[in-house]
Amino acid sequence: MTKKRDAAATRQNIIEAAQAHFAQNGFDAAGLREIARSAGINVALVNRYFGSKEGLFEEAVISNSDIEGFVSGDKCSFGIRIAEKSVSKTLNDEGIEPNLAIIRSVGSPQVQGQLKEALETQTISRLSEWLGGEDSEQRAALIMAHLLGFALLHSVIGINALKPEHSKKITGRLASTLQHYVDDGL
Amino acid sequence: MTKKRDAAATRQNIIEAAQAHFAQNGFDAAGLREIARSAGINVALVNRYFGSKEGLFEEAVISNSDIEGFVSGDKCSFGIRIAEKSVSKTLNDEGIEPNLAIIRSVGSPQVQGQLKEALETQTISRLSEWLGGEDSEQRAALIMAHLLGFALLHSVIGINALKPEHSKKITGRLASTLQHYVDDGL
DNA sequence: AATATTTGTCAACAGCCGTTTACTTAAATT
DNA sequence: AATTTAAGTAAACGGCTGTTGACAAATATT
Repeated sequence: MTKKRDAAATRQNIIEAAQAHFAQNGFDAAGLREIARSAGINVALVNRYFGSKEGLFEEAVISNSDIEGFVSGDKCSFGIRIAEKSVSKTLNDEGIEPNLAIIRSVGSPQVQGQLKEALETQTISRLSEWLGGEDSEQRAALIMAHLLGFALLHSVIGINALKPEHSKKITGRLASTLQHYVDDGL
Repeated sequence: MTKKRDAAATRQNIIEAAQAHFAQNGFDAAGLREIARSAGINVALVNRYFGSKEGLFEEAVISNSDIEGFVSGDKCSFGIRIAEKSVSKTLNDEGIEPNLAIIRSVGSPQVQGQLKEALETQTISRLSEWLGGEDSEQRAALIMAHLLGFALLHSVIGINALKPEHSKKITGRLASTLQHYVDDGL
C-alpha cells in the first residue's frame, strides 16, 4: 500500500495543521514534528515547501489574517457585529483563528517583524480605510487593541468574568465601546 | 580576587535580570543562561534558589504584578491617569514592566495557569473591588483587556498610529473609554 | 519502454534547552 | 584552630529543536 502523491493537497494539509498548532501553542511552542504528524507527512517536507518555520508561519498565519469579515457590513452596526463574534468564541473551538496565533506568538522575537507587518500594514490599515474620518488609523488601532486584548483575556487566558453566562451585558458593553471609536471620527 | 558572597543580594540580582529578560523576550525565548549571565552568576544557582524556570517566573513576574498603582487615586480621574501612563511607555524603556512579560508569555503553555491566577485572582479581582457598582468584575476585565491590548500594539509591536507624536488625541480617546467603564456601573 | 523529474522518507547533524551531580571555596559555628 | 554549613562553579546529562543531505519511489516526459 502506497500513499497518493498530491503536492497541492499536501501543502494545504501542512498549512491547516500549522494554523491549528500555531493558534493553540504560539510560534515557539509549536513544533515542526508535531505539525508534520498532524498533517500526516514527514518533517522534511515542511522545509521543502516553505523554506523554514518562519516561512510556514508567514503563509499559515500572516497571509491568512483576513480583516475582510470585519469591514463587510454597514458602519452603524459594526460594534454589535464584531462584539458578538468576539464574545461567542469559547476556549474549546479555538481551532484556527488567526488572532489567537498572533496573540500567542507576540513573544517570539523571530516573528516580530512579520506580526508588525500583518497588523500595521494589513489589518489596521485596511480597517482605517473603511472607517474614514478623523485620525482613522488611530481609531482603527484602538479598536484592534481592544479586540486583541479581549481575545487575550477571553479566549487565551479564559477569564471567567468575560464569559457571557456570567453576565449577558458583556456583548453590549464591548459593542458600545467599539461603536464609539467608529463614530468618533465623523 | 574572589567574589563577595551574599545570598540575598544574589537572589535579588537574579530576579531583576529575570524581570528584564522575561519582559523583553517572554517566557520561552528567555534563556536561563542569559539571565544568569546578566545577573553575573552561574546557571545552577537559578535552580537552587527558585527550583525551576517556572519558579523563577512566579517570583519575578507573577508576584510582582502590582495593581496598586492603578487603584490609588480618585475614580473620576482614573481614565486620564492610566491612559497617560500607558501612552507614555515607549519601545525603549521597556525594562521590567510586568505587563510586558505577561503579554509576551501568553503563548507559553507552561505558565498559562500562573498567568490566569495573576490576572484573574489578583489584578482583575483587585480592580473590581476598587471599582464597585454593577458587574464590577466584568468592567474590570474589560478595562484590563483594553490596557493589555493597547500595550500589545503600542509597546510590543510598536504600531505607529498609537505613538503620541502622530496625534495627540490618543491619550484623550483612551482615557475617555476607560473612564466610561468606570462610570458605567454607578 | 527508458529517462527525467517530482514527491516523499529516513537518518543524522549541530545547537540549544532546563536540570542535576560532583566539586571547590568562602563564611559561620564550635 | 578545626569543623560544619552555606554559596558558588564547572561540566555533563538527556532531550528537544529546526534544518539538511542522501536515498527510494511514484509520476511525468520523451
